[in-house]
Formats: sequence, structure tokens, C-alpha cells
Amino acid sequence: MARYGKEHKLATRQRIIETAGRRFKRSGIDGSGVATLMADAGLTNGAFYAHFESKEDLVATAVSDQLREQRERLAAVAPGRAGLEQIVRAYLSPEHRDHPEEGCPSAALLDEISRCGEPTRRTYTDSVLAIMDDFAARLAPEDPESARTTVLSVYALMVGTLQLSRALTDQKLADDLLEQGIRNALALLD
Amino acid sequence: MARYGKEHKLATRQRIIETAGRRFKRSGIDGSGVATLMADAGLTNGAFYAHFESKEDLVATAVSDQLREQRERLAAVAPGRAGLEQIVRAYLSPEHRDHPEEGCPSAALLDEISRCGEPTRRTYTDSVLAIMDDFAARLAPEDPESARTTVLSVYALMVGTLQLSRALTDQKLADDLLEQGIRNALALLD
DNA sequence: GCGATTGTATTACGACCATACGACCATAAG
DNA sequence: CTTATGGTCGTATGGTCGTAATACAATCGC
Repeated sequence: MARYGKEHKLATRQRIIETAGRRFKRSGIDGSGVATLMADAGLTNGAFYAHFESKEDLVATAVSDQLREQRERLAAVAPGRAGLEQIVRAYLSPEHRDHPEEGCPSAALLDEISRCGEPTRRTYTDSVLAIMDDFAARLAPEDPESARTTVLSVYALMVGTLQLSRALTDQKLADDLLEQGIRNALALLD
Repeated sequence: MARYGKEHKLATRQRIIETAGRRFKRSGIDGSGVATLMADAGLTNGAFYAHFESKEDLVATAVSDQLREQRERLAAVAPGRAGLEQIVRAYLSPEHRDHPEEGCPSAALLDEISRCGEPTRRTYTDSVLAIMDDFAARLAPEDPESARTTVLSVYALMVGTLQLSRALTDQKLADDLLEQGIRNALALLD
């Protein structure tokens, strides 16, 4: 039945998901057309609907995949609160700010995501909460449940700070904002 | 020379700016076409370029106008830090979250703004800083200069919190996040 | 090793919408 | 009644999403 290797289509799908994730973060969701997304993966627009039901389907899948990948990377840093501080500093770094296409999808796309349909937002919610639970376990290993809201609110702080730093044209102010954001985040974690 | 009253075209322009501000916040910038924007103002697309050089020109103008209007409204609340607390609570309220088209343009559009061209971002920066300086004067009347970064970072916290609360599908979690955001903002202001 | 089978991707297409602009017209001020 | 003006409409060019018919290529049975 399977004339092609089973992994062939799956690999293509994964390639589309990954290049789309980067494209969305660079150009926005509404700013990325299907033809462009497929060209990024080395394909043409016609093949798109063999892999996804709709563009919105890809959006949910790509954002979820980006967050999953980010979560895996975060699992590698030092455990406990020391690791958390390291994560905060990397998140609110000028490098992260200046390369949105390789960074956090929330920072690049959050207000477009909030205008998406409910299924997409649910997928997003689940993916974010998985990361938040990891954070909560770092912060309060004995009671991660109650730490959930705390880490979520710190995440919101980091997302907003990075977005604002990206929008400001005053370089020094944008840098100061990042540093102040780090201080604020660390203070709220204690 | 002026066959029409001077105020006629100006009034039309202002009407376009105001309806466009609401439309952008509801549907996003890339999600709002020129024809729709003009129809909202009771006109057709052709008249657009008699009022604005380009869509991007309208974006900058509309966002700036929204922030100016917000700044004027904020000037009316009780002075000093008491007023600040009132502002924070209104900003992070479920009402604000559930009606983006009447709310803060930063919360609705920040990551789309950060993908705009430099002139648009500069206009945005100026408008935001005007509000921030008002905030700083409330917080530290004797030294508003050094309070600028503080209030800007709290603004970033509020923007991120509202955006995240809009995106989450878990209602209780979204509500808890708003409340935690209020506590965090107030703590950071002291 | 070879041809038939079968899944993948391409190209072409439809209907619609995007921004931008220019010709035309009704209207209102002088 | 003339004239400048704001607005409508039509057009040019290119993009959008989504679908369908077609070409290609890789694996299987023989």
C-alpha cells in the first residue's frame, strides 16, 4: 500500500510546520500566504491541502510545535530556580528581541492568536500550560499547582516586555526596558 | 479657494481615523482592508487616497490617535498614585479584556506594530512615551525622569497580561491571571 | 531487473480581495 | 453660473485561499 516510505510524507509535513513557524513569526499570520509558506518548504501551493485542512489548521499546529520545541530546549537548562533565572535572562535578551523568527511564538504572535478561532486558542492554551507547569515545578517542587498562576503572570510580563522592546524605536529605552523586565520578573518569582 | 468648509474634509478624515482605530483593534491591521475601513466610515475605497498617503500612513495616524484619546481619558482620573491604582485595575479588568475594539491599541496590536516600518514605530513610541510621562509624574512628581523606565515596564506587564488573558480558553485561569497581574503591577509600582 | 501501481507534488484555475490610482460627477461656495 | 472639491466608480496589478486535473517518481510483485 505504502509505495513511498512511511516517513516521507511525515517528514515533509514536519518541514512545512517548522518553516511555517519561522515565517509566521517573521511576517505575522495574516502576513503569510499559503504559497509563500509552501515555497519556504521547497514546495508549491497545491500540495498544501494534502497535509493540512486549512491555513488555520497549520497555524494551530505550527504554534503548538514551536512551543513544544521551546519546552524541550528549556528542559535542558539547569534545574530549579537557578535555571529559571537563566531562562528569564535569555528570554529578555537583546538577541531574542532582535531575532523574532527564532524566538518565542507568544511574543511574536500573541495578539494575532487571540483573534483566532476557539480550537486554535485551545491548542495554544494547552501548549503554554505545559511549559508553565515545568516552570512551576522549578519554582515550587512541593506545590506546583499553586505556583501556576505565578509563573503564568511572569510569562505574561516577559511576553509584553519583549513585544514593547521590539516596537520602540528608542534603542536605549528598549534596552533599559529589557533590563528592568529582568529585575521585575526575578522579584516576582520570590 | 476653499469651496467646502475647511472643517468638512477634516471631519471626514477624523471619522475615518476613529472607525479605523476600532476596526484595526477588532480585526488586526493585516486583517483590515482599505475597502472595509472606508465602508466603516460610510465611504468607498477610492476616496481613501485623498486623505492618506498609504494604508501604513493611516495605521500610524490611527494608533497615535487612539493613544492620544486614551491619554486624555486618563488625565481625568484622580491624581497621584491613587489614580494609578485605579488605572491598573481598569486596564486589567474583564471588561477591557472582552472588548478589544474599545480598548488599548497596544494590547490589541503590539506585535503587528512591531512589524511595521520605522516611521510608524516612531510615531507609536512618541505616543506611548507621552502616556508614560503622565504616569511617571503621578508616581514620582519630584523625579519623573527616573520613574519612566519603571512605569514603562509596568505598562509592558499590563499589555502582556491582557493579551495572554485574551488568548487563553480557560476562563478561570484567564480571570486569575488578570487578578495576579493587578497584584504584580501594584507591587512593582512601590 | 521491470513494469504496474499508488501516493506525492505540480501546474492551472476559480472566485475573491488586496493596495493603489485615475477619470468622472454631483455638489456647494463664491 | 462658474469652479474647485470630495466622493464614487472603474481599473490595473497582484495577492489570497482552496480545488481539480495532471505529471512524476518510488516502491512493490513478478
